[in-house]
Amino acid sequence: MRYLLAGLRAGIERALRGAVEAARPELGLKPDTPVPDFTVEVPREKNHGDFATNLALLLTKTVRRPPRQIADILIPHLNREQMRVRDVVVAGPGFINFHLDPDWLHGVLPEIAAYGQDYGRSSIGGRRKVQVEFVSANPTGLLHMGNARGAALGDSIAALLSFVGFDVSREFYVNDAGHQVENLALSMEARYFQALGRDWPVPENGYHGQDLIETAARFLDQYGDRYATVAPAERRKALLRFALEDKLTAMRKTLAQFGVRYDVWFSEQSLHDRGAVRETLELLRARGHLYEKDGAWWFRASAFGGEKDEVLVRANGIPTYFAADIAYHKDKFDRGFEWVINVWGADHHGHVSRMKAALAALGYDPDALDVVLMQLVRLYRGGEIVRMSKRTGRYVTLDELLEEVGRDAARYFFVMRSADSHLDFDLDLAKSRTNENPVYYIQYAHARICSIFRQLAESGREEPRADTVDVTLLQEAAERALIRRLADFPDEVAQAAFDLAPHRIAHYAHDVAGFFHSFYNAHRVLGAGDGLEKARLLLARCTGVVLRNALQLLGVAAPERM
RNA sequence: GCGCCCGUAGCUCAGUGGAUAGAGCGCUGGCCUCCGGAGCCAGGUGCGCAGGUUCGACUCCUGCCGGGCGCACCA
Repeated sequence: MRYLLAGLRAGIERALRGAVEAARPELGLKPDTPVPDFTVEVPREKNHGDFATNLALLLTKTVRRPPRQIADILIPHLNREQMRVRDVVVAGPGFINFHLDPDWLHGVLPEIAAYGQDYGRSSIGGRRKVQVEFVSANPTGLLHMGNARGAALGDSIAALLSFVGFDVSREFYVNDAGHQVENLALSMEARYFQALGRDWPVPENGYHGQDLIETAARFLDQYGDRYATVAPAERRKALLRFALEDKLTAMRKTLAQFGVRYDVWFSEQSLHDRGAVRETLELLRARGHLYEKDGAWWFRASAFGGEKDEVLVRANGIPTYFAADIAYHKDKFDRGFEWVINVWGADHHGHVSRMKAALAALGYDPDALDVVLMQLVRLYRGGEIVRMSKRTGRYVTLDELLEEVGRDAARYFFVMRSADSHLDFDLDLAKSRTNENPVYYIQYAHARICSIFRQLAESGREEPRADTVDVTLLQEAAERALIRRLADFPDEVAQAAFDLAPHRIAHYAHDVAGFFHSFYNAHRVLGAGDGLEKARLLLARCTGVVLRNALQLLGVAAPERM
């Protein structure tokens, strides 16, 4: 499918290529000289037309003439049939500006109405398999703000990629192996004995969160004191098994409330169990990328762009987390994913180059892995930073956040900034039901639109079918501005998807809501007069569709009333 | 010390190498006998500093300054 705006741009691109070919002799361009990689973009300044190209500017290098002269040569060679433009002018340093026939906007609303909830969807992704791995929090506590931001970002990125035609899988990597689960077992053991009235402190480097006390209490409910007297190894194993299940269940539930569902929960332990870690190590060794030093096995990451070499097998024979992670990423590609995306906290950025190095060493394309690094979240309440400490177990959990501000505000706030920008999350703002709150501003626009149609129905009238509407009646500046912005949606989606940047959609939705509010405030819909009323109803309907589709990508509801 | 990210309006932030850098909040003043005032309209100050590449730099490169985060046989 190709949307109106994209079609117009493509036509101009084609006409420009044709013009260069036709003008080669005049320009003195040899037949084998390639056409430069020009852009056809929407100028910021309205006076500069609907599209502008830098083609003439780029041709100066090979043609060696002033750009405006080149533009003057090209323009007569443009095939007007291909472009549907009314006017083409040279401007500024040598831009070629295209002014479309303003009637092109008439096609936008019928198009949106026809696609409905699929408006903005495309097949650019070509069903290629993409995996988005996000959150992957340690199952040793509750989800915190960093996890929450990762969840919102990862889920929206996945939604965007799916919307543009990728075959997307959402995955959660469960770190159920290694040191930390041993710590979890020991911490659980302490809480278990404490619940039984014994003085048994949680280890210094254990998990001190309140939630483990509750987990231990549930364990006690189920098994009583029978594990108090068995061998420590057996006790810890049972406690660990229970705790992992308990934590994962809680995370699953919290994430579901946050609107996030996974296709795959992938166990790290399973990689060890089925020998995948060992196999990966063998493969690296066979390829000559490992060496032994001080009794440990090292990966020559520095030979593949890593910052330094890394230990994969400790002197005690136990593989490191990194070794398992290499096996995990190898497994991802072996499962057929062509594009693998990880959402990580910025504190893991050092991990990126060595992970890519490992992939290269194994013969995979490191560029097929993209890591979205997200910066920290700072919570503000009453203008003050909310201090948190994971070590002491005092931190605001995602459950508490959902309780306090609700899902919509939380989802929106986490994606409204670009991932690599620190996020100041103002709890008071997120809770406020005022115009200060951007998510309400957008939702309000949607609710308003729904209200119009409720009133229409109450007056016993039907919503007009798109093909019975005379859209040419929409000539007001506010109407045209809104329609123009609605036409951008497919492009915005594609851009946001390929940039892995859901914040673009957040801004876009806010923008659309703004255009709608302006329109609504300046003009009546109901009672505007027969033909005009129908046209404005269609405009309102289409705005609602775009807002809903955009919010859907962000995991934010589009309420019919508020 | 080395590496990565960030320095844009009073605050929080947008801005695929393009023409006159935007939005929200805050502040001031206006706007419905009418579809939801959780709305609309108007008002102004800014790309950390210095070089370089380019026809053109907030954007790319180098060096400083300032902030965050990494640099374990932790994960």
